Amino acid sequence: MKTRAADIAARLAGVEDQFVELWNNMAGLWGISPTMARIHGLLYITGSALSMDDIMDRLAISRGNVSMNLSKLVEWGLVRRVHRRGARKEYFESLSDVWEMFTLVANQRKRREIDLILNTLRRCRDELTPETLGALAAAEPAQKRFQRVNELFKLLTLIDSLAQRFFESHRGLREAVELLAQEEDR
Amino acid sequence: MKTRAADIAARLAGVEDQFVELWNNMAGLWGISPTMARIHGLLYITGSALSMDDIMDRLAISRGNVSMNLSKLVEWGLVRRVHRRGARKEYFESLSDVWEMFTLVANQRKRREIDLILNTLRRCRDELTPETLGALAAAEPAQKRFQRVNELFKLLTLIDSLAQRFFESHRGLREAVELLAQEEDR
DNA sequence: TACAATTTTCACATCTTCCTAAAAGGAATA
DNA sequence: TATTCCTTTTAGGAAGATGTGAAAATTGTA
Repeated sequence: MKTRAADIAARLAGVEDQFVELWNNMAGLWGISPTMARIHGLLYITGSALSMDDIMDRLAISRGNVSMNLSKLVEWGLVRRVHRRGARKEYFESLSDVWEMFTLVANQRKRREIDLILNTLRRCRDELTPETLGALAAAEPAQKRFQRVNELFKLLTLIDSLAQRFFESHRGLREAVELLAQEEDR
Repeated sequence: MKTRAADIAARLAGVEDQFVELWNNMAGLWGISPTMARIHGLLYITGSALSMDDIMDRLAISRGNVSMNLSKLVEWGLVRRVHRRGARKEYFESLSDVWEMFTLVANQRKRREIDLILNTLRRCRDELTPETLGALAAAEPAQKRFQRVNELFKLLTLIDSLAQRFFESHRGLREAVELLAQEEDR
């Protein structure tokens, strides 16, 4: 009986490792560093509040590294600090709602990346208008460039405004997905 | 008059540089290398077919590097080779439709990343079922892990099937965006 | 076929990013 | 306030990703 319990524990650990490895590979997709992803993966899959030491041991990562990445995770809102009464150590716990996690990550990327892009595009576009460029804005090369920048700008603006609406909260995401899924059925 | 024309050319070059720099920064978002992105940026914004030498000169990148990255761009379908009659050199030209570009990139990422993820998740899930784990699968730790993996699996499966539908062609993307935009108006 | 023009490949160099270990900093207890 | 426990910061180093240049391969031309 004892061996069976130990066996189970080992198997669970195995699954957890696979999962952490998976998160590790997804890091690029989420736009976060692999270690940050692994830590979050561990917290998500175990579903419990872990201390820095727990994480260090489990993932073989140095203290400093764990500390830095946990701060970022907290900053992003994917993980929150948990204080246990009677204990000095801090513990950390992942969000459990996958929709919410998804929304948070999407929003971070939007703010950090999309908004910058839109500003630059706007600037590029303005430098190609007749006001800035004078009569020669009508010449073919300037026209073509203006069009291309503008196309992109329109697409990203559209996507951005949708994101604003649907990533505001994780309910928004749910709605959007359901809407599209419905459409698919038709 | 001559100076004005030169001035215009310089300004256009300036805008192009900004744009290339922007693309460079977007590389992470697209999941491609910065140089690959810059090359594509240049091809997109100029809207003309350029030779390897043109690109080398303009972006100050070595021949080998340009060659490798152009191959990838062609492989991805973002750029196509153009043969000019009477010239031995190959020229390269970017897709011009932003929707199509977007769709291509999204599909690449999906195939290269999402599909792998789904497989791993499926495997993890199967290792947590009563069939594999025996009676102890009912115990709290196994249950919790199963649930978490399963939540994720469901979400990603849903997103994946939508992607399949809507990223099949760039028309699909248009439809989806229009659908969501409509909804927004209500 | 030989030659010239062009592209691709690849070993090596460079750069960036990430990680570690150790020291400094901060908070709870006595 | 001193001590202990824990976390954060940081300087430097390792690992991985990217870029280079020149040789090899390929393609077109005479």
